[in-house]
Amino acid sequence: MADHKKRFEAIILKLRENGHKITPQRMAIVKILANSEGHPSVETIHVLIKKDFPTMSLATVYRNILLIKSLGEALELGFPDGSNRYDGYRPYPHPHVICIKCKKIVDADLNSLDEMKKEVALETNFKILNHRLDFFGVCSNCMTENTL
Amino acid sequence: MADHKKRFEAIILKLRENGHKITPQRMAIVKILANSEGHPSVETIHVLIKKDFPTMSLATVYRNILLIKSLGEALELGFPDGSNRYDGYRPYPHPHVICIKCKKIVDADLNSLDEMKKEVALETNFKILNHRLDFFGVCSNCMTENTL
DNA sequence: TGTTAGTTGAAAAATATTATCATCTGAGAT
DNA sequence: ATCTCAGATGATAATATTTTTCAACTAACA
Repeated sequence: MADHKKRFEAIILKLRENGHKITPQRMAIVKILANSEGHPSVETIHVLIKKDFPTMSLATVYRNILLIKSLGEALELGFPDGSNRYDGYRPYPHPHVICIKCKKIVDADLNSLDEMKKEVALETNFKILNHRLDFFGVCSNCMTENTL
Repeated sequence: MADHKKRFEAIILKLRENGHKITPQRMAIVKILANSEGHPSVETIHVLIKKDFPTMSLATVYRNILLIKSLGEALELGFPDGSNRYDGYRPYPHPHVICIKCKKIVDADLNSLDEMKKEVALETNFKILNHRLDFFGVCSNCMTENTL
C-alpha cells in the first residue's frame, strides 16, 4: 500500500508545480483519489470527507476532481446511468471489471490491448489516441451470496 | 441499406410482441435508431423528428428510447461529459471508434474480444456478462482538414 | 363504431453538475 | 512572525439533463 502514498505525493507535487495551493480539503480529496478503493464516486468522496470536515462542500469536491482530472492525474469513468467514478491511482486508460450487484470496480491487466489498438487503427483509418474498456459481471463475493 | 430496414422491422415486431402500440411518433424514433447513422443523441433524434412532427415532445423521445433499451433493442453509449448516444442497428456490445473532433462514432470488429473476456474472468474471478470497448481518436476526414 | 389500456405533449419535478460571490487562507515576500 | 493577495472554500443560485405527472388522445381489438 506504499504505492498509494506515492500516488498521493505525485498528485500533490503536480498540483504544486502548477501553482495550486495545498489546502486540507484538497489533501483529503487527493488522498481518497490516490487510494481509489473500489473507484469512488463524487458522493462517496463527499460523504467520506465529511467525517473530518463537516463543512466540506460538494462544490469543492467537484472543483478539485475537475482540476486533478485536467492535470491528467485522475481517470473519470462515466456510465450511462449518469454516475461517474474516479481512479486517481491509475490515471491512464486501463480495463475495468465492474460488479453489477455491489458496484465494485476492479482493475484488470491485458497485454493484448496494444495489438488491438493497431488493428482498429488499420481497419478504420483513425489515429487512435485513447481507449476505454469495461467488463460487466458479477464478482465472486456476490456470486456466493446467491441473492436472487 | 436493406439491413437497416430489417432492423426497423425487428424492433417494431419486438414492440408488438410485448404489447406496445405502434404510434407514428414511435415509428419515427425506431426508424432513426435502426439506422443509427453516426450513433445519434437524444437531441439529434428530437431535432430530426421535429421536421415531420413539429409537436414531438422530448419526453416522448426519452420514453421510447428507454423502452427500446429495456427490450434489448438499442445500445446506450454514455460518456463522462453526460452525453448519451444510441445504436439500434447493432444493439449488442461491440467496439466503437469515436472521433474526438467531429464526434462521429464508427463500429469496429475485433475477433480477439472473446478470448480477452475469458482472460479477464480468470484473472478476476468475475462472471463476465457484458462489456464495453471504445477507442478515441481522430478520423481520416478530420485529420486531413488539419484544423488547428 | 365503441371501449380501453397504453401513449402523447406540456409542464413540473427531480438529479446532477457548474457558476457566482463574499469570505477565508496558503504560501511567498518582507 | 506578520503582511499581502491570488487562489480556494462554502453556501447558494443557476444550468442542464432526465424523469414524472396528468389530462387529453389514439391504436388495437372486439
